[in-house]
Amino acid sequence: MAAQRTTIGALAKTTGIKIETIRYYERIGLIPSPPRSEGGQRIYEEDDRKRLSFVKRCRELGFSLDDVRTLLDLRQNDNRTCREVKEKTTTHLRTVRTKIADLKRMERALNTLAQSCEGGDDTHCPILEQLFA
Amino acid sequence: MAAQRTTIGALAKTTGIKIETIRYYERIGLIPSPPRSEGGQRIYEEDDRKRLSFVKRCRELGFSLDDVRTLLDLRQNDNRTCREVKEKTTTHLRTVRTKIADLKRMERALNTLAQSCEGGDDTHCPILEQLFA
DNA sequence: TCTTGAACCTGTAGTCACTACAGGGATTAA
DNA sequence: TTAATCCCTGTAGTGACTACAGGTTCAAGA
Ligand SMILES: [Zn+2]
Ligand SMILES: [Zn+2]
Ligand SMILES: [Zn+2]
Ligand SMILES: [Zn+2]
Repeated sequence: MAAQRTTIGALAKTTGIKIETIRYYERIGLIPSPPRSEGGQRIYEEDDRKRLSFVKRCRELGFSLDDVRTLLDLRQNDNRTCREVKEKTTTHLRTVRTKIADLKRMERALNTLAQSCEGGDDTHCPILEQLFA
Repeated sequence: MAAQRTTIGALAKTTGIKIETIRYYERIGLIPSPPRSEGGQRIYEEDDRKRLSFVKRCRELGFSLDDVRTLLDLRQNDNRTCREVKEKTTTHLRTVRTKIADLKRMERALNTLAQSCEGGDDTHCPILEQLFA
């Protein structure tokens, strides 16, 4: 009996990335096309799992797929500098902070609106009134 | 000389919503199709401007267009209750707070990563190392 | 009145990061 | 052998716009 082949389903299970998403990543060139079985099914290696996990971690940090592509390139490139990686990280950090600030502004406004309203059976609502001002 | 007609361009200017977006809102039925000039150009009324401003305020608070549609319906409906409006608002507030929490988690992780890296000319980077772990 | 140029029109396609089919083929365990 | 489960490709849908291309209308100046 031959050693178990790593199919796309197995890879999906161990990385937590859905099958469709893995195929999507392949289609856009984020991960390489793996070799196929005689029947045409994808067969993966340990390296693929590592690469995909890297992508997942980046995505969990909110990096765009374009960012991830760059980070993968930097990882591959032995001539890269620490500076480039750090720059990418801090740039993204700024983006995240901007988003937080935007959402906090929304939160404050929504909170004020919600508190202005009793929420009863009344047909007059100060929330709508303020939004329609 | 006749009174100035409110064209889509004028409406865009006073509401701060782009022409393409106004047409898009019309296409998806968020705002009504206005009457046209003989040549086929859209002519708006003050009510349209108010409705569009309402939409804009809702969008600035992060409501989805589907939420906005519901809010517009509630605004129109004289039988609505305060409760329905408040519920929509607090539900959305929860969504916003969840997003903030997610982004804060990212922010913390990114900050830790960034601080682990000196950012020099080195070709070894702890950021990549941790992401690739 | 004519002409110019800005503003407007429709329809389509692109963006991002997936997700969800439909309609088939491959693999594996009983 | 057969059934169940996996896998394949290709296409289209999501949300909320945005960007054209290729044409028409309008208003103001000469
Ligand atoms: Zn570094
Ligand atoms: Zn980024
Ligand atoms: Zn209310
Ligand atoms: Zn909402």
